Amino acid sequence: MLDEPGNVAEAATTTDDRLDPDFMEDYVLYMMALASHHMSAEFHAIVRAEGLRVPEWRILATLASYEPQSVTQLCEKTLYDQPRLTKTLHKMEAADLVTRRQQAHDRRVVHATLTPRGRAVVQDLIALARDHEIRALSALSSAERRQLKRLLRKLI
Amino acid sequence: MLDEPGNVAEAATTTDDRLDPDFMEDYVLYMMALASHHMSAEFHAIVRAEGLRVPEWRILATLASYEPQSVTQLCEKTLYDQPRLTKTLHKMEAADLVTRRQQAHDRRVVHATLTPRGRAVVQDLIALARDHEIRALSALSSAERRQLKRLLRKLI
DNA sequence: GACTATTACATGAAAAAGAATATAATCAAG
DNA sequence: CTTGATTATATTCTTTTTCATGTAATAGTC
Repeated sequence: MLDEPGNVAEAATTTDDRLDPDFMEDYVLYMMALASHHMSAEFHAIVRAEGLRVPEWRILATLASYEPQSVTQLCEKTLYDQPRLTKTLHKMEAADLVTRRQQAHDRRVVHATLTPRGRAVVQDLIALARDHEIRALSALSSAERRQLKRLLRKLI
Repeated sequence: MLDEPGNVAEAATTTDDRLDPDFMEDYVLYMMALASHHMSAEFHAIVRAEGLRVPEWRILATLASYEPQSVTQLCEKTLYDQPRLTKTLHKMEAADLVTRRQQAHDRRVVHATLTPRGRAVVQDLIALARDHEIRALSALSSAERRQLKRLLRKLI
């Protein structure tokens, strides 16, 4: 595709004909995504340095707070869809991070719990997450941090 | 994997041994991701109803504000990595949404611009995005909306 | 209690994303 | 200019994700 002679710009004929120059600057969904991404990206590097993928970390962290959880419940908390959860949990079981147990009272349901190894891993990461959170929010005063949490809760 | 008789929970022996019950409730990165997801999910449904994928919408919206952009610049704005941008732009060119032009002053660089069709599509979607944003933020007062934007800008 | 509907999870094929690397153009130094 | 380093984009190969569908268990209805 690089050899398209007809498609080479000949000169800087660019007049500023941007369609909607202000849209992105002020679009809250984009600002949220940006802020969320910037804060998360740093921590995700830490997660991968620990040998986990991000979805695995999210599942572990969710279990640390809400264990035990069915696949469906984990979908709701982690925001991942069901096939993805099922497959990731299978891999995590193989990696000795979680245990899956079919429930006797309703045998369609499978609960996931942390293994000892899963617990150890997530406990480490939660400590790192708390450290990182403090750094990530250091641009804000403590009043602003409270404000931010309050606003986010209202939006959820 | 369903037929694992040794792995069926016999009774509700669950004592509450959650590892860190409060972590998720108060972890700002998770709250941001949740809020961002909840707000975006509704709009992403609109995007797909228009026949676009979310990354395509983000690229179009970015071009609407910052056109023309090189691949590298689009990576920075959209938060996607370079191979992904390259591939998505190729598909979008095939779909007559953008034009790619190698730059004469530096032939390594490829600029993307909106086609007339791309402009029409993104213009529609920006209108829908603005409508949706108003609804998505309706839980907040206008003072709170300003606060939120201010805080997000500080975090970016 | 058989019959249909619904729920919960699993799976398979196709598409997309990610990591590593390749190519091509420019730059910088001598 | 020629060589080596750097930059911008493309491509390849592998892994993940997605979409649609399958299967098994339970719930509801007549």
